[in-house]
Amino acid sequence: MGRAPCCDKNNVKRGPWSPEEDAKLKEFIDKYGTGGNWIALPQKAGLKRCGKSCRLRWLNYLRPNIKHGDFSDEEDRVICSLYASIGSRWSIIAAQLPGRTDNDIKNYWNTKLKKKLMGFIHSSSNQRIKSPNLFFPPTTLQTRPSSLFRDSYPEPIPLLQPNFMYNNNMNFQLGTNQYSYFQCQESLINPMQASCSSSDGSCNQMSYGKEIKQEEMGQISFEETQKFTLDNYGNNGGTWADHDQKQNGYFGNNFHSSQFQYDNIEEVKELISSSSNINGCNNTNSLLFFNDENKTNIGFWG
DNA sequence: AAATCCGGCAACCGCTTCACC
DNA sequence: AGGTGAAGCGGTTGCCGGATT
Repeated sequence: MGRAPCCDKNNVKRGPWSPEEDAKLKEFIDKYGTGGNWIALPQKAGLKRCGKSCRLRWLNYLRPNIKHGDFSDEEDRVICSLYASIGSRWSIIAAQLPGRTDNDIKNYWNTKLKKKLMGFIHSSSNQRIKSPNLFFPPTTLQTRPSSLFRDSYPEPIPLLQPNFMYNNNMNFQLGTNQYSYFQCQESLINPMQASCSSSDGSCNQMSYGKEIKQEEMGQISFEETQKFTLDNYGNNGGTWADHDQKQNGYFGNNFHSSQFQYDNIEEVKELISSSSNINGCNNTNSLLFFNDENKTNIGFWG
């Protein structure tokens, strides 16, 4: 025998709320509060609604200071960042965005934000695959100052920073924030497989799965590679040293660089490990995102 | 102009967590 | 400590309106 239903479903109204119902509920709560008992509230308020339904309507729509309408860039950033850290804990994310409800954020994520980000990724991936020139983008290619989250897909393509790579990572800019993303291959599921592949032991590159020699990297396609690397090597075919100088400040730089944003490789391994645990990095072609400025990973899709 | 498609969003469902007895 | 019921939460559904054919 299951739990008794919270209300008599045959005698409660369902579906969209009418303005009259909204007014009744609002007026009642304004006067008396919820009384800490949503189940009893509809009867007291003269509503033929389930208590749960009243609660949801109040929390998501009628409650004071609810924000409706477009999300700001800052809100986008918070959502992405928190989603990457804690996953779909919408109520926690909502707690960081005054006036936004968990339902609102969830809907926004599922219908807009995720698609925009995914569109961005796929566009940039396809472009790299289809256009070899993009492996050597002109240095004059400018980052557009517009926001990914305002621009419509596939508009963000030109946002791509010119500093990419042969080996599955890319820096890009959204608004004023700098991000990187990394392709996550099946071979890297187990973070214990992480290894340092540098010949001099400086560990300027972290690999997972099959080792790939530095000189081979130019031939590695986006799809083919069995390697996961956190290095930006490959920019304009420069040397590692050149690259370090050009790329300092980004996650994925030379691990022994003093400006590298993580103190040591263990931190990075741990980050990836935790990201994998949280997000279940068990698909090929998953993508891991990082906000380069505040050193947080902002997303994980796969 | 009508039919169909599609995206956005409000609301529901059912499981989990919490608080109280 | 265990049971019970309410609240909280996240996933899913289904309606509605705008866009497209």
